[in-house]
Amino acid sequence: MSERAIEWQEIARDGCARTGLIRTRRSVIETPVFMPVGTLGTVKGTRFEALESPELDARIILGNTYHLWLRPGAEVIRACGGLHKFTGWRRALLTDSGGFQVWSLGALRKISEEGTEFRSHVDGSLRFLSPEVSMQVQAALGSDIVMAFDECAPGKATHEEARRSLELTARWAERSRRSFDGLQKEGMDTGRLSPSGALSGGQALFGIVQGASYLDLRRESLRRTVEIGFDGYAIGGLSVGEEKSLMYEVIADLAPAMPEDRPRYLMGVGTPEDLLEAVARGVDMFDCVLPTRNGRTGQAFTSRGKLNVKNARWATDERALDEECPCSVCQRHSRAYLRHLYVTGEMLASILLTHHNLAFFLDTMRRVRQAIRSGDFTRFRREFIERVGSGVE
RNA sequence: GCAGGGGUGGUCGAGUGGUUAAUGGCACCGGGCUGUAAACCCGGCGGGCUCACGCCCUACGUAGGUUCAAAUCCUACCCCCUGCA
Repeated sequence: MSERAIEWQEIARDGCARTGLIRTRRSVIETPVFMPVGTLGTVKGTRFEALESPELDARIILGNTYHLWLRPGAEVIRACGGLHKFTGWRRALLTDSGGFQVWSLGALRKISEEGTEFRSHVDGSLRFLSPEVSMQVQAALGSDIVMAFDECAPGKATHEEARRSLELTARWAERSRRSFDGLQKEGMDTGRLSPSGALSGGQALFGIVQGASYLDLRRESLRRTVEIGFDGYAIGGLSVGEEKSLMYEVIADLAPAMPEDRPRYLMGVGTPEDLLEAVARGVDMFDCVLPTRNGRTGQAFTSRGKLNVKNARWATDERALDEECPCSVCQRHSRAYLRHLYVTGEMLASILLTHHNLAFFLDTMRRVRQAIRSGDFTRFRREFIERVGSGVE
């Protein structure tokens, strides 16, 4: 195929950190980018209008194959014209393959060569997810970026376990690739657009590197994944229980070794500090539930670190969550009010905290891109980490 | 006035002679959350001392009493609720 589903273009570089553009069939994404997680076709606690507003300006969000496959089901979404049409989200969508659920559903699943047998967490029914099924579901969803179906090993996996897992992931990657290509050819992608410029209008497929915390296995996994050939490459299986220093070490070793002409995506990470550390090591894309989940559960991310909105000490505090944050929540509401909303169980608490957290994450990435462009990233990173570590108060 | 029921820790409410500082729920306080089984989960919650094992004090309306031992039994008193006058 001469036409590509997405295009990656580097704009500037500062050390290993790089800023650039990903052109997808639906939007142009400036990187490094943070992608809010919208598992079930909604970024919990927020509206698309807010995500699209200049204040947040999220260019791409996630959806999850496993969850949408259980409910409402791939055929419902296909019948509704794909996930974009179904939800009304018009910008880019990346769908996770269900691979992560292979790990996170622990006791509810059984892995075999063929795929993974899940006990549905919704109704207990037995479901079987494989590379082929995952690709079929993701074609029905019509996301712009499809993830290969992988197996994520636990952070403390032994070398032997990690090797077994990586090899299974590699075989699943080949099957994902083959199945994906077949579905593209058959026109099963509900999100297809007509070719435009250099873009094919089809879905992009990303491969996932595994190998736990073992650098030799990571390198091998990368080599085998690149051999198969993907539109982008992801680092999976981090932040799953391993030491943070180990995570940074793996990224430092792996990211610069990943193909330069493709986006590099660190899956499921992370805290604001994690994002900067990973950008510094050459990563372009991130997703994480932290801003939305922690927002819903009473924790704000600020330029001075985490702030627990529930704490009694804010009961009469008139200051904004983050006094330096330009977001609409910080411009209008006090810690005292937000605490009151949270403590009384008002849904607005979750909505406002989610908004602020997303604003903080997305704005941080904007500033990261700016810093890289101006060759100032090293200083930006040092000062950011210092301030975040200084503590709220 | 008579008859019956009842007064338990911030609150509601278990417990009716012996590991009971007293089950639970709520409230309150604190912590956690990293490709979302999560608007969720965990912990603390009479006071004092100790790094800690632990020790001491004060508590089941009030005051007495019985008993080795009482929130639990007895007596008196105070208060609340229901019914009858």
